[in-house]
Amino acid sequence: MNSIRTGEWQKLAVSLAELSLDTTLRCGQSFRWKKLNEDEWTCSLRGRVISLKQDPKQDPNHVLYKVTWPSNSPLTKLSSSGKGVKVEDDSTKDDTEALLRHYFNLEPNLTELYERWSMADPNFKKRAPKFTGVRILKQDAWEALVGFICSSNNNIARISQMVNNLCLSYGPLIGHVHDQPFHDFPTPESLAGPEVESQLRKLGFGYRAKYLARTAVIVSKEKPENWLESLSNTEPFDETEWKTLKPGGRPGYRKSHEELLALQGVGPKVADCVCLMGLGWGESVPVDTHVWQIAQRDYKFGKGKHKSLTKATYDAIGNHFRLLWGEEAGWAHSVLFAADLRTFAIRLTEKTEVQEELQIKAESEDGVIVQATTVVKKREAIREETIKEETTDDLNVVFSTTAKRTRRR
DNA sequence: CATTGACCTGAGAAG
DNA sequence: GTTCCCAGGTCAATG
Repeated sequence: MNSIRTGEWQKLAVSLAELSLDTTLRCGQSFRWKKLNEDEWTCSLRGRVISLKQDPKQDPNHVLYKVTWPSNSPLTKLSSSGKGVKVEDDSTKDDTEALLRHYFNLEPNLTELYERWSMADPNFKKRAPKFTGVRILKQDAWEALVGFICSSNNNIARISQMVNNLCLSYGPLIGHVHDQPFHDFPTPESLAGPEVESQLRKLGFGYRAKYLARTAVIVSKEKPENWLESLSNTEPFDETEWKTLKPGGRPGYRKSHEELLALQGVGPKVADCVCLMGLGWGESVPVDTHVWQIAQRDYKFGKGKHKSLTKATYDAIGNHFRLLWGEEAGWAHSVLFAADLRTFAIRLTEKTEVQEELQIKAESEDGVIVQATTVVKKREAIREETIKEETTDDLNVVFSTTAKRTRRR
């Protein structure tokens, strides 16, 4: 049955500092990559299945990739109409390397960007070292749109589950890798049918079923052909322009953001996610609960005019970060976002477990505080570990934030 | 404009 | 074993 063609492992020259697969693929940008065989990241991309490996100890300067084509694929090269990307070796008949360079957005020099952000922002400098190699992906805009519509009031694990169900039900099968079926991502047209909403509800999408169904109709039937893609940033990456950026971002970004808001289930945060990770607008800064917490904890938001996360506060936060970090503010933002994820909390605690336990034990002697606050205290301890050099003012912000959380319980 | 409550669901913590 | 809470927000109705 297995007549699919599978290639051998090939090398993609990119260092660990420029791309960390583990961090980039687990930080909630894309919801489809699966970790199989312990260390293989696998996902379908443009009609093929791609597997990736990265071994920091063995070879920190390459990512290994392997392609699995469906059996009926003509494997015609698109390179004749491509834009001058030449592959030197025998893989000229395969555009996968070019696809990977595009998907992982490898042109910007991430090491230089980290240095620049660290120079401009002490807080970034403090938190970034444990989260190097976080890149903003250039995903398919439609996939990003669907994924982030699913993200509202939801968690990454369930979003991944929902997107997976979506592909299984509506995306064409490409083939199996490690006994797992891989389907392409469904097109807007395939989600525009009249039964889609009820089907999606059965698949566990909840109230987002209607958002997706209606958005699919709008994109596939009411908007002109290629409307979504036309919102993409086409300017070449230019690292010298970072200081000339207006606080609100470029006109093209603002227009794209505004147009996306007209869709169902798309508010400012989802629109920014699509702008950043699907349309290539690097200055886009999605402000979610994590970023809002970060803005309060480390950048003095949360009081005065910006006490709550209103639309005005949302814009002010984005403007602040664009001013601070420049044209790729969204890239820097995602580094701090990753550092805030529970998924990666272990990185912040590895050398401090004993201290944490002592601290918790001391707290429990109060008697009244009980277990309900134990988790909070532990998380607080995690935070403190990485910010011990911070000013007292900032530490006070941490404590007050924590206190609020405790009261809510 | 800012505030408020409803909205699906399933994994994990709490009791 | 059950109950409860929460997670990358958005929308619609009110001050």
